[in-house]
Amino acid sequence: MSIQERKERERAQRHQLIVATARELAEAQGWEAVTTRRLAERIEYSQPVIYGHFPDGKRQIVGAVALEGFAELTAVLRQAVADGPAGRAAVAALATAYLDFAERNPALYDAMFLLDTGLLFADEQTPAPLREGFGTLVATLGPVAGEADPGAFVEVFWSALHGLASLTRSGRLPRRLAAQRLTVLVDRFAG
Amino acid sequence: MSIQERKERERAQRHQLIVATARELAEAQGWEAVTTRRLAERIEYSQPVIYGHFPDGKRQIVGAVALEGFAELTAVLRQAVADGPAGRAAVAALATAYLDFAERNPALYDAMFLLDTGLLFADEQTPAPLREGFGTLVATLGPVAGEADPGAFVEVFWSALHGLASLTRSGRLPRRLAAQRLTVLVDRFAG
DNA sequence: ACACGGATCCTAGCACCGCTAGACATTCGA
DNA sequence: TCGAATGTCTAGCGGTGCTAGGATCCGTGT
Repeated sequence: MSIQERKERERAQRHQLIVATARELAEAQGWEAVTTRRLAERIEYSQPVIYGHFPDGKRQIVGAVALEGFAELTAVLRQAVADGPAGRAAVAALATAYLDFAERNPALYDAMFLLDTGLLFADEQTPAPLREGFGTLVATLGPVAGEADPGAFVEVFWSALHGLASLTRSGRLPRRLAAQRLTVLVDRFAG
Repeated sequence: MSIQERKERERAQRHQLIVATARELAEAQGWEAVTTRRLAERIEYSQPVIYGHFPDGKRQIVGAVALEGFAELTAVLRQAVADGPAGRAAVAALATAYLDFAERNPALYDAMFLLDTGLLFADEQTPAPLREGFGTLVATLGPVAGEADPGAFVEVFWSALHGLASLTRSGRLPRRLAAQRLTVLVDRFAG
């Protein structure tokens, strides 16, 4: 029994090691630098070991990193509205927290919202960390939505945030005017 | 002289053939299927010929396709506001046209706004087709912006559209509620 | 008409990618 | 102690972007 347990523990550790290594590598050199070969070298195992943990390969690894990201983003958003702001203040707090998160964890953000992970959104099988993040937004922004359907309202707000984050990150929006854009965004969604 | 000209004409034709083939291939099988080998086979030349036209490789080809896209999107947007709608009608017309364009030309849209093309936005050297598209938005939406800076207003509006388009396309937003989201968006930016 | 020279194009190959079959070792249970 | 099962590695497949260097064609000047 105990031997079995030890093995499972070791296996879980290695699993986590792969995810952490992939994340570090992605954050340091971008996702295109995260190859199974490099990953294998870093964790000091051969390539097939990685496929023992992630049969679907790279895509699944990205998904595992993304899942960590959703948990962290949810925590960040909750923290941002922990003291219960309402109306305009709530919108501003969430927007700032979201964009800060994207700016500070670019590779993580890409895994969550840009890359193909096979993760399902707004579905029966959507993982819990993902649900909770969206739930936090809905709970906080519901009162701001007015007559609009809270779900649709939050989706549009999130889309705007994602648009700002991703276009800024890819150099398509100049960072220079980020503050003005934030003001416009908050005005639009808090009004 | 004439021989020189004929050669240049042929070269230009082949250049365009590469771009068109890349676009077709991307639209049919996605950008990951656009490889220099497949491209070479389709145009019935060897790989190095492609590099003769696009020294920077795939990235530059994607950029050329994207440029076509900006011209087409600009035309679509102008068409959408050709009869001079104002206020809410203008916002709705632009949003609908933009999202339709993204939905109908997914690979093209990716080239323009998702993939790495090396194209510069909001810069001295930004290509004309790109400027004009943004210009159309600014010209139409300026009056709607109210007190806000028209540039920032348009950037946020565009971000929201891009967020909706890209999250929908990657399966992160359910298509089911697209109409509701459009309503919310227009309400927010036309109010 | 012909040989030359430069432009043009292709063959072949590099290093790397994701992924996997099959050999090998190691460890467990009988 | 021995067979089986588990675990890991080596080696390799077909693919990628990209390029060096040789062959070939074609316009040009004699």
